[in-house]
Amino acid sequence: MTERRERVRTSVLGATLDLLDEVGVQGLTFESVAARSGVAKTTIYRHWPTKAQLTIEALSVMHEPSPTPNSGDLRADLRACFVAVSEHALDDRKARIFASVLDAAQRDPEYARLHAQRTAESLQPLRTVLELAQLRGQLGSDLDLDDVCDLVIGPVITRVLVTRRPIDEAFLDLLVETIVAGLGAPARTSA
Amino acid sequence: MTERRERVRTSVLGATLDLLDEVGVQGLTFESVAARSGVAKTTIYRHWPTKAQLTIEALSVMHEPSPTPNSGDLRADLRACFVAVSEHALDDRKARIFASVLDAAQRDPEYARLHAQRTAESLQPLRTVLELAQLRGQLGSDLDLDDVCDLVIGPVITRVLVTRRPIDEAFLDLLVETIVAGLGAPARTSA
DNA sequence: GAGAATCGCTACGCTAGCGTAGCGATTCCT
DNA sequence: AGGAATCGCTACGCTAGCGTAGCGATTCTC
Repeated sequence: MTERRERVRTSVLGATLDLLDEVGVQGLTFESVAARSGVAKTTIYRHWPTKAQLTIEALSVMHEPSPTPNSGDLRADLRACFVAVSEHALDDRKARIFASVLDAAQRDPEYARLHAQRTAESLQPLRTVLELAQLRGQLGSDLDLDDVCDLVIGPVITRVLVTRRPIDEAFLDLLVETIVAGLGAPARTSA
Repeated sequence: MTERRERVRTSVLGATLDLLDEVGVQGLTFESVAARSGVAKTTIYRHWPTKAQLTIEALSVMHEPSPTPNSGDLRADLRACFVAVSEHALDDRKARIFASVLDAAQRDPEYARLHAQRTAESLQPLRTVLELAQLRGQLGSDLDLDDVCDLVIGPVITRVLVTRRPIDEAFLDLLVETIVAGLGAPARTSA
């Protein structure tokens, strides 16, 4: 069952994630991954010829899709999405890694693609929740869901990444109620 | 008038900003700054003994405070803040640099302080706009303005940094109207 | 204009990390 | 069991970047 291969893969990708957390994408080196994982540097090169390949595979291992809430209650579903993003997609460790990938994505197209893909995947549940709400008529059918998506997830991402303050109940309440009240009532006048 | 000193300072900090844009905080080296600026490496060391000092001073040069809009019209003032953030505080170049500082801030306390300070300064106009709106009664007096601040600027920051899609009129409309409608009407029920 | 400060330049020695070659040892597959 | 694949290890040569010393040349200051 090629246990050896699996052991190598697990050790190396695990060490890579640790180091991505500690030193970021730019600070990651083959030497440090070898030292941390206990796997010989040459072996690592054999499996992952470039740092980008190693990083990308490690990140794909880290990624675990979260379920899509569908209670029918928009408030509850939104709240579930926010909690999922802040607790699973962007916990402390992942937030640090995310920041580093975000930095790399600004300059390297390869990381930009990776980042775009992972972001889209993480936001898929929210996206679906919004689509269903739109079908139910709880959201204006004229709304651009991409825009809405940025609008509702922006505060959470910013909170985790930029402000680095805890996402507590008060903030979630404020966010959910503002979104629902602001988007639900089609009181758009001065547009 | 110590013209020489000024020339050194300008060249070095300018080159530093260029390189921060191109290669980020971690990729910045004294050697590259020396080569780009035309100033001898030894001279750079004499002025800025550590990379952090050099980076911080360069960033402080880049920072220019934006005016605080105060037309009395909350919609217009918010809109002005968003445009200011997206066009001045976070144009393409500054967004790349910001991403890099954000990454560095996740691990190095020195950069974390710098980042917190710069962020607070950039958001000061918005903060003031919100405070005035609260005094005028256009915003609930029970609202935590820090939370509100994250709520309203989050979408803009995310759009610039994460989604990297243009902030067009449609998005600004959506954002402003949602905020005003959601925060203005105190229809908070299920909290 | 003279002394003091600053700058440019070369030349160091040192380390981290790169990416590869070679080869014995281990493990896999059947 | 035995050939094939994989892994660990050492040892390379090479480059980029570090941070400093020394000293002539330029520039500032008074």
